Amino acid sequence: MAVRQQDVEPLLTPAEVAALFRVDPKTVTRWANSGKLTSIRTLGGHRRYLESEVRALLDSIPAPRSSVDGTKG
Amino acid sequence: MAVRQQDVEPLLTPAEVAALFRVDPKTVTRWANSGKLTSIRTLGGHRRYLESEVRALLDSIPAPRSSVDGTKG
DNA sequence: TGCTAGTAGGGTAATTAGGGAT
DNA sequence: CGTGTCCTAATTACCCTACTAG
Repeated sequence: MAVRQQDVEPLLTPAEVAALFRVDPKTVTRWANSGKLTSIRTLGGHRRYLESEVRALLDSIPAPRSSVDGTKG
Repeated sequence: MAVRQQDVEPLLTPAEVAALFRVDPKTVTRWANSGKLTSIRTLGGHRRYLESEVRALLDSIPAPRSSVDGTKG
């Protein structure tokens, strides 16, 4: 095997992204169609998403206040 | 004269192409059978793919601009 | 030659795309 | 407006076995 996997961009399937956001894969597709999410298409037309992109969006999660924090719901 | 390695077309194995597209090697084989991908066969019947061809297809990846970005097309 | 990993080939279930109505 | 769900067609993933690659 011609080892060469360094420049490979980690990709995620619609189902994986949907699981990360706790939404339906269809919703992820909508995000891609809206240009809100970068999507790569397979030769068959299926979409693949950049893990780095998704991770970055998930990083937008606000700081988890668990204790000392008068901010009650 | 020895064979000049630089004149050789870089080839990728089904597994490598599959990893680049985040699909199964069998799917890549389907693409080759469908004529969607240029495939070279080894003397044993195994397929090899042109790195340039695959790279070109992956080049379709747009830059994931999430926010502040003046380079708007 | 013997060995391990990858690949080819066929068949079937699961996932995905696209549109529509809520 | 955004999301989840239904339906149909297409694409993809996984199963197995035999052969190739190194």
